[in-house]
Amino acid sequence: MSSSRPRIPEATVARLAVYLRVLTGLADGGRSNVSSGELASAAGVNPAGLRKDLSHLGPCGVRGVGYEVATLRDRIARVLGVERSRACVLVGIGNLGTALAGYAGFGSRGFRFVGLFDAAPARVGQLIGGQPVRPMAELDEVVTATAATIGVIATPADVAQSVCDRLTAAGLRSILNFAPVALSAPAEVDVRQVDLSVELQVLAFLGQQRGATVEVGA
Amino acid sequence: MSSSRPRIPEATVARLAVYLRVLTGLADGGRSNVSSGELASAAGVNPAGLRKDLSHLGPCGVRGVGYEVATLRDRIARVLGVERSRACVLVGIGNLGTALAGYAGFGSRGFRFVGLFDAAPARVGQLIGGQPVRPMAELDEVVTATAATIGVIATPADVAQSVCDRLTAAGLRSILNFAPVALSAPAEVDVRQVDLSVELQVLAFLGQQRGATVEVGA
DNA sequence: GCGACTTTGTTCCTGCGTTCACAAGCGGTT
DNA sequence: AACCGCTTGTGAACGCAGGAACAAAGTCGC
Repeated sequence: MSSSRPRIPEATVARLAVYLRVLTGLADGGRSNVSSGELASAAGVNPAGLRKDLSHLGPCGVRGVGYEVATLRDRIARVLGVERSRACVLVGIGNLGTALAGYAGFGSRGFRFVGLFDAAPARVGQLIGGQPVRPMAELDEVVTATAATIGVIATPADVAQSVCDRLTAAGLRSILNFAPVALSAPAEVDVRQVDLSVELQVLAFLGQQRGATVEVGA
Repeated sequence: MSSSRPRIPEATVARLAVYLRVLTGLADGGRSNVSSGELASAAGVNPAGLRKDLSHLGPCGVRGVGYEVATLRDRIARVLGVERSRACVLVGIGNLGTALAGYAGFGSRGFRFVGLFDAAPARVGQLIGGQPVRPMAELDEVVTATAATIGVIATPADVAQSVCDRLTAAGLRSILNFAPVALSAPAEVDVRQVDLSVELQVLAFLGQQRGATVEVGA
């Protein structure tokens, strides 16, 4: 049953996804072998940390030689579950939603959008990447028909919570939220938050702090 | 000179941005007072952690009462540097770039895009949010004219590094990269990486791990 | 066949982030 | 004016992630 996989830290999982991307690029370029140092610099991490990350999936390199690109790629892909294609639904086909629906990076990583939804009647019926935008009323139907497990929210903030409620009611267990609000959901539902403006604000703060020591004010 | 601000942890800065957003919403809703518990649940964090975050900017609450919404909002805004409007340039006006350029959340947080750039001649001249897309040749000119300090990369991965080089050469010190590649830049340049597909992959892994214990394979 | 070099896998350690728990302080009430 | 309840702010402990150094192992050269 549960084999030699106690648990992989979340931070490691995020980096494994990066390694997988780099390895895929190397394999397409014809490379058959990599060292941890080279792979680490391509991924932007520390070589020792990379080896520690890889150690979570058991020994998969050859000492004195390095890692076989194709083997390691398949190994990581299997652990991350990229092999099985995952059905996702996307709610909110605005600028960001359209960008997400058309982002090629998802398709090549085992994710396929099986339903694009929007509440605005004007958007319903539009074709995005060859797929029609559906009305929210069809949500449950599509989720059950396609066995989708992941929902992506790209709506305005004020409707995100109600969309989240509908997604959980439809049976989805994983939700990725791009709306700038904290969502409340049942404990068995994983909610991950991505706030684009927060990243920009952290960057601005670091720049301001390094650029000049400003006084905190009276 | 350096007043009572030794340094604020990066994780705290990211959360301060979230608190600022929540507080702005509360102020618009007419609220004048909040407790740490309420603010924490609205932001999706632990109350004690919130208070510790706030302690980095000195005492700013009243014991037994809570925090004054407007005062705390202004305090955080000043620390994060939201008061001064920051000029940003955006390179790569594809689906994602268009979404970023039109995202209202940036403007209300002190960020304004002063230049939209794309290498494709077909895109140059298009109006995005009332602003024309410019050719890459005008990059240095716009950066120096507007004193922009932040660059956002939303290009395909294969040109991201060269765009990064041009941005640093133009004098930008902070770069936010949405392209799925690790960028190399001089040490004095802050580079932050946002990979949308990584978030989705972590979510899928967590769901797979919890949903069923899958064997690691032979 | 043996030695030395290269590279992985692991272990230790340091530092940070998070959480819990308590003391201090302020407002309201009697 | 004094007491009581509520909330903040801070101190300490726990757990985790990151980095560096070391040992194991396999290959190449002689």
